[in-house]
Amino acid sequence: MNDKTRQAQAVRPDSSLGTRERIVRTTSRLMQRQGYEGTAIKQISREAGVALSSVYHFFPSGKQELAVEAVRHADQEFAGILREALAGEDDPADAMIACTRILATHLRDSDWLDGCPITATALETAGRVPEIQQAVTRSFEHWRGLVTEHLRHTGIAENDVLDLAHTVINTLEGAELAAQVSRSDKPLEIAGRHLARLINTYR
Amino acid sequence: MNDKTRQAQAVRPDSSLGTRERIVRTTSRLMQRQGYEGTAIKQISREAGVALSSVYHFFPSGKQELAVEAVRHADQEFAGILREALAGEDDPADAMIACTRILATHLRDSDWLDGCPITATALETAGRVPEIQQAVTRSFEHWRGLVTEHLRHTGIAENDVLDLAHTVINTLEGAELAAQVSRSDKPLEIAGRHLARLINTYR
DNA sequence: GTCTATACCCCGATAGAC
DNA sequence: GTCTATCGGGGTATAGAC
Repeated sequence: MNDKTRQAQAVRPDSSLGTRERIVRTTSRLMQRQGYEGTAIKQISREAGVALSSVYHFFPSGKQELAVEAVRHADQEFAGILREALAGEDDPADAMIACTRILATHLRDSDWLDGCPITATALETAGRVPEIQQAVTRSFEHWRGLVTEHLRHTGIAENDVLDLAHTVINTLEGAELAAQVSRSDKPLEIAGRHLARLINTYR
Repeated sequence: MNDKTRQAQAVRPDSSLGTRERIVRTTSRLMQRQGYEGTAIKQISREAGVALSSVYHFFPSGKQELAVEAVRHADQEFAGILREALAGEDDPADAMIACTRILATHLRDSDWLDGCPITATALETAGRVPEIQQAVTRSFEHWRGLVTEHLRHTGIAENDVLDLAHTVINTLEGAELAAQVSRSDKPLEIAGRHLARLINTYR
C-alpha cells in the first residue's frame, strides 16, 4: 500500500559525477516528481547510490538545506531549457511556440513525469518553509528575467515587456501542469499559439 | 524541526456539519496548503475534531480514497468561485478581470495560503496515483467547461472558444501559483488584463 | 460511531568505527 | 567520506470495548 512502490522510472544520474553533485541532482529530480514532502532522504541516498551518512556529510543541517540546493539546481536546469528555446528564434512570437514545443518534448520523453522541476515543492512549502519559498521566488524571477531580456529588443514598450514576461512564465507553468496531468501536449500547443498572439498585439 | 509546527492558521470547519463532511472539508483544506504527502490522517482527525477511528469508519480503504473525495469537494468549491465571478459579467473580457480579482481576494484573505485547492496534490500524484490523477483531470475539465459555456454566447467561433477555455484556466492556474509564492496579487492582476486582451482579439 | 490502545513501518537525524 | 546501527517520533492502518 505504499505509494513509493509505484515509482517506475529510474532517476540515477551519471556515476562519473561527484558525490555531492549526484545527491543534488537526484534530489532535484525526485522533488520534481514527488514534491518535497513525498521525497525521503533514504530514497535519495538509495537512488543516488550513496550512503545515507554521505547525504548528512554534505548537508549537515538536513533535508531543508538539501531542498534549497536542489531548487537552485533546478533553477539552472530550467533556465537552460528556456534559454535554448529563446535563443533559436529572433521573433518573439516564434519563440513562444519554440518554448512550448521544447517543454512538450521533455514532458513526453519522461512519460509525462518531468514538468516544471519546482512547482510541486513551491506549493507544498509556500507560507510554511520560508527558506525554500525564497529559493523558489528567486527561480521564478530568474526565468522571468530571461523572457524579459528576449522581449526587450522587439520594439515593445518596456512596461509592456515586464508585464508580458509575467504572463509568459505563468501561462507556461499552467499549461505544463495541465499537459502533465492530462498526459497530452495539447495545453502547451494552445498556450504557445495564444502567447504568440498576445505578444503580437503589442507590436 | 518539524515543519508541521509551522502550521499557523486554523482549519477547523463549522462544527454543525456532519462528521463525514467535516472530514472531507478539513482534508481538502489541508491538501490545498500542504499537498497530499504533507497531510497526515492524524492531523486531519485532530483539526476536524473527530476521532482517528471515525476517519477510517467513513473511509475504510484509507488515505487515497479520502483524497479522491477531497479533490471532488475542492472541485465543487472552486467551481463555485469561478461561476460567481463569471456570472457577474456579461462581457467576457470583464469576466476575466473579475476572475483574477476574486482569486486575488481569496488568496490575500487567507494570508496567501489558499490558492487552487488541488494543484499541489495534482503534481505530487501525477503518474503515480492514478485514482487521484483521474479526479484531478475531471476537475480541470469541469472548470474549463464553465469557461467554455461563458464564452459561447459571445460570437467567438466554437473552435476558438474551446482553445481559449484551455488557456484561461491554465493562465489562471499559473498566475495564482505565482501570486501565492510571491505573496502579491500582481501576477493575477496582469493575467486578468492579458486574458481580456487575448479574448478581444477574437471578436 | 466513537473511544483507547497498539502493531508495524518508515521518517529525519545521529553515533562511532573505520 | 563512507560504513552499520540505532534513536525517538510520527506515519498508516487495525482491533476490540462501548
